[in-house]
Order: sequence, then structure tokens, then C-alpha cells
Amino acid sequence: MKVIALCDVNNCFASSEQVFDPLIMGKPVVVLSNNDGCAIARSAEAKRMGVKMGQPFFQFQHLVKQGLIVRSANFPLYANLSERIVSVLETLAFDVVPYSIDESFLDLTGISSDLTAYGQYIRNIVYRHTRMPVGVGVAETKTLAKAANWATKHFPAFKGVVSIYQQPERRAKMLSMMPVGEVWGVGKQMTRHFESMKIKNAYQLSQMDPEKVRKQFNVVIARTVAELQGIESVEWESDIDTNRQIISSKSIGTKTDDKHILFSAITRHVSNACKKLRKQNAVAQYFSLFYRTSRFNTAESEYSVSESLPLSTATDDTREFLKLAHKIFDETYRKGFRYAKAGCVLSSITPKSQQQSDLFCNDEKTKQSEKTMNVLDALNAKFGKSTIRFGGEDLNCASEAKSQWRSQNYMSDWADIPKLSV
DNA sequence: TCTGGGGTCCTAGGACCC
DNA sequence: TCTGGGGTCCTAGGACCC
Repeated sequence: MKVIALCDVNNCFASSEQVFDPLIMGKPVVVLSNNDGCAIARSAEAKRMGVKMGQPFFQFQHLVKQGLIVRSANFPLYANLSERIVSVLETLAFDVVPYSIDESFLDLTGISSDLTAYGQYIRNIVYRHTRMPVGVGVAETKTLAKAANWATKHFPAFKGVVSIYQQPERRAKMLSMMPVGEVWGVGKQMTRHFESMKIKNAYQLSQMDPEKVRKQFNVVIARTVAELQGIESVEWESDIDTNRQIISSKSIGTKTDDKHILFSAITRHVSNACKKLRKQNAVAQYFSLFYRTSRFNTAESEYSVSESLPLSTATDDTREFLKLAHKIFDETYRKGFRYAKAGCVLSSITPKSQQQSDLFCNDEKTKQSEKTMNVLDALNAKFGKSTIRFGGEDLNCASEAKSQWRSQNYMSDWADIPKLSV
């Protein structure tokens, strides 16, 4: 039987900020979402001050006077630290599958030492190399490893490591303390269903018959039940070579009713998504555009657009997708609304090597397009992003999001490398 | 005044084919 | 004039994740 560990970073974004600014170690730190909208990470101290996950900033702004330290999200920095952690983990496990920016599954099958001790070893080594605090949960399946990891967060006595591998009594005890809604794969809807069935904790859920659950609900939740019983039902490796879809979206800094500012934001999203697409050496054949007014302002009238169009041939050429964006936008834009968010989705993605040319495809045109995009990407890589951009993109960036307390790019920009003065 | 930005998987149902 | 049923592919939308 496989031994699976889940290793996740405690308060990932807040911890990342602390690594490069020792003065805020041990202090209440909150990281804000894009546009400085709401809390997406809190240090333990900030949690104690009462800041909630996803809480809008304006609701806890007053805590700054009481010493709360606020940072704007700096995703390139977090991604850098995350890669570093994965490369450390790769030296400690037989296989590592990164699951999210702050979590990786580890295959520890065949580790001969005590699993709890080995978990502690992982924590120590990761901390020594990156200064990032991690928790480790060990069990027979991914869902149980997630549960064990949950326990490390709620019971400090375990010092960040919980193994329930082949310990049925310990597993049962732990699951009975875990609310059913905390189980990986059980969201709000299912929690409501289960609670109405008097299933309140993970242990009760694990006692159900997967087959009955499948009939009553669906295969996804049936797999979750099986996993809680120690039966591996979630695939170990997901193919992550190319994404199924690529999304670029953001709130607009200041809500706007200006057609040009709005389309400028859309242009930026299209070129951003296509850049990601090319980086994966892939092409997409399906394009969706969406933009909308605020979901929260009930005083203003709402308007929301979400439209999709296919291309006759899959491509990675930004200009092709911009044409579709224009088409949808021209047909759907309505005056008199203050727009708050825009974005696009590229889907039907395939590797470029498998690209099919259609009957009317003009080889010369394809080559030309490839050349143009290569030049575009190369210039932007060399001289900074947006050196070359598309006509629709606004020069003064009127649609740019707020990011008032952003830390430096300590790991990806020569000018931002920390300096030591003696 | 101010409320994130990515992703995945599954299913139902329509379009189309033979 | 009568007008089937099985299969596949695709998309929209829902639920979930971090």
C-alpha cells in the first residue's frame, strides 16, 4: 500500500512576506488580494486579531492602527518560493506532485524509518533551506493525508506532523473530530446535505457505503468516501503538461463606464492569456470573454456578459483572439453601467506539436504569425513586459488595479535583491 | 467608497451521424 | 406517407479546490 504525505506551507503568503522582512516575523500580517480587495492570507497573529479569510479590507482597516501589517499580493515572489520548496521536497521523497502553490503530495512508500519522525525531518530540512514553515500529514490516500494535515493545524501538540498510516483507531478518532465540511471534496452544498442526514463529522461520512453514496449523489463524493476508508480512488498523477484552460481576469481598479478603458483591460487579458498559452507551447480553439458590473453593489443596476466563440483553426496568435474579443464586445457592450471586472478564457487547448491545419489554412500565414508572436514575446522578455503591446491597451493604465503595499520582487528582479548594510 | 484570481472534474442535454 | 435508436462529440453550468 502506498504511503502518501501532504506537505503544505502554513499561511503561505504571509510566511513568504516574513521570510524577506524579519521585522514582521511574529507580527500580525495580512496579505490582500489583487486590487487590495480582501484578505487572502493571515499570519497566526492576524488570525488572533480576528481578520477572517476573504474579509474585505475596508471592514478591518481600523486594525492597522493596532499594529496589523498589510501587504498587497506579490504572486511572482510566492511562486518563486514555492518552486524552491518543491525542489527541496524532491530530494526527500520518491515522487512529488505539486497540487497548488502551497501544497505538494509526496510518495513516501518504502521509507523505512518511523513516518512521524520522517515528517519532522521534512519540516526541518524545508525550513533550513527556505525559512518556510510547513505541516506534514501522512496516510494511505490523498484524502486521508489531507485530513491528517488538517489535524496538524488544529492540534499544536503534534508539532506540525501527523501520521495515521495503518493506525485505524487513531484514524477513527481523528476523523470523528473533523467537521464533515473540512473533508477535501466536501463543499458547502454537500455539507448541507450531509448535515440534514445527521452526518456531522468525517468519521460518520467514512462509515457510509460508497456505492449508495454514488447513487444518491455522484461519483466524485463516492470517491471521497472510499478514500476516507483508505481505498485509493483519486489518481496519483494528474497530467499537468498543458492546462485544460487558461484564464486571465481581474477586478478593474476603479469601476468604469468608459468603453475604451474597459476594452483596454480586455485587451490586456487577451494578450496575457495568449502569452501563457505560448509559454506552454500550446494552441487554443475556443475563446470566451466576460465582463460585468459589481456583484456587491445592490444599489446599481447589474449587467453581466459572458460569450464564447470558436476559431476555425486552433492558434496561439494574440491577434486572432483579439478579433473575437472585439466582435463579442461590439455586440454586447452597453452604456450606462459601471464595470468592475473583466477577463477571458482560452479552452480546447492542445499541444502545438499536434496542431491540425484545416483545409483553408495558409502555411505561409501560419509561419508569419509564429514569427510575429516570437518577436513580441522576445522583446517583452528582454525589455520588460508591455514594451510591445496591442493598440487597445491603454498607455496610462487607467484600468490598472490597486496594489498599494506590494513587497519587492526579491527573487526575480536584480534591482530588488535584498541588500545587507553593515 | 472598498468584496481575488486562478484552476479541475463531472453531468445533462443538444447537435450530428449512421 | 410512414419516421428509430444508438453512439459520439461538444458546450454550459455546477460543485469543488487553493
